[in-house]
Amino acid sequence: MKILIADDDPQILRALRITLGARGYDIVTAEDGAAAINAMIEHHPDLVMLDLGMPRLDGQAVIEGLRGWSQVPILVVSGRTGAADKVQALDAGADDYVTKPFSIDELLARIRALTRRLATTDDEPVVLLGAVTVDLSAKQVTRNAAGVAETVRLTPTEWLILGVLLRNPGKLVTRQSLLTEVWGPHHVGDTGYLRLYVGQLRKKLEADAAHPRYLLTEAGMGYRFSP
Amino acid sequence: MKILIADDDPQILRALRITLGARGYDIVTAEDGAAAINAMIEHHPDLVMLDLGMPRLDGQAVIEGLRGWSQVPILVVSGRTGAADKVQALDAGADDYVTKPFSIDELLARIRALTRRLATTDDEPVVLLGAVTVDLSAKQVTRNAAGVAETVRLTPTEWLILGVLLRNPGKLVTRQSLLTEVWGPHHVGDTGYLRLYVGQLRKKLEADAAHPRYLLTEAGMGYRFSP
DNA sequence: CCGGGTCCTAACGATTCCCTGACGGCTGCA
DNA sequence: TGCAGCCGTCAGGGAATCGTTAGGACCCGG
Repeated sequence: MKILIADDDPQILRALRITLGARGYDIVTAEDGAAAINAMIEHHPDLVMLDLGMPRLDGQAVIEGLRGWSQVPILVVSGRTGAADKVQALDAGADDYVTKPFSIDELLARIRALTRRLATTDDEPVVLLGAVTVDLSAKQVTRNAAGVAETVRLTPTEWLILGVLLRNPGKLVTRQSLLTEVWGPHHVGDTGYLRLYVGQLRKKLEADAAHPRYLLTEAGMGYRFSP
Repeated sequence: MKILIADDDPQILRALRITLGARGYDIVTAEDGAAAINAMIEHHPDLVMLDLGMPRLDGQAVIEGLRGWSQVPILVVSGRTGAADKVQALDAGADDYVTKPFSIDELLARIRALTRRLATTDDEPVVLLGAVTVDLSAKQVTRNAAGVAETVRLTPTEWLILGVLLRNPGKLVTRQSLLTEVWGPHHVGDTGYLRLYVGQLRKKLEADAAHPRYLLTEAGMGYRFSP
């Protein structure tokens, strides 16, 4: 479980990194709003903790920016206690709002509450593609060739693409949504690398990469995982 | 949007019913834990607001009971401000925790935040055309021929035309409106390709393309989807 | 400094899609 | 009967998209 913490106070960042790290979370930090957006694109965390008063890009703007292309749970941690601030942040797309100073136990409980739905609704532990089994949560692929189990290695980008496709079985996934979910919102036209990675995935997963059975392409629209 | 409010204080119940009712929510109330469970079974609300200190069945027990069989969002509204209480409720399955006294604006914002995810599930209907099923949101067409499901592929332009027709069941769709919705507003008069694509759609969807049953043509006017 | 791995760019045939033009069938009317 | 619209179909060329290969930029652990 990866958490992105964005706060302009290095002390708070350090304390949270230690506290949450001890609970088994992977921690990524950012010291301003722009860095938070970049970290989001780079690390794809499962949850974002945001301070509101940050330089370069205000927390409020970060929420609005993220919500344009990501559904990641957002937990605002702010010193502003006014109802108007809370309403503004929540309506912009934040999922919860905690005021400083906060109880660390309560914060942890709210993190668990926010991530619980992902953990339970995203329970697609293992997907079968013919002789290949894909375990999304364990990030492991094994191919069963002639009775011999053999592990296949995927790169991080390949995992991201495969994850989006496998989480929408049977549904068409637009090139555009694939690009924004993997590379962030600032990719409009160029599709060169997407074709490349899909080709590599087919080489690793399909029995016959030239005639794919599971990772289908819909010309002019996008790709589809056919279970 | 239906909300179940469980609180043992009739005054609070009345105030919340009026306030939330004015915002357009349907309100169901319960004055103790057991009644809350019963109301949940009877009314299937979209959100539950729970007080912790209730007679007959404590709010904590209600959360645990509900979570055994329902994923409904639970918002705890309690006078207990201790971190231990919050942790206990959140870990039992509550999604948010607000302490009394609360700002009504903040409460409303948190309700919107909790119900937002449900609302964004796009539900474009699945349309049945005899042995062919069309899923507009998944962009998928399957033909059920002699018990064997077979997928039919449509091109982007075919999807656009079919979408316009299927979203207006029974209604006549003018050639002109079809042209503008698919090719933009700068197409007047020319209808050659429209006939072509409708013909291809019939070939892929109709049992007998020469005598269409669903994609009907109105001479001189346009086309009509007859469900 | 050097390999290994990942990410991305650039270019090429090959495939698919879109649109044009032409032809034949049907209906209504002079 | 001939003619004029309108509709459905077929074939083909141009354009966009797709799959693939090759190679450079970058990071990182020997």
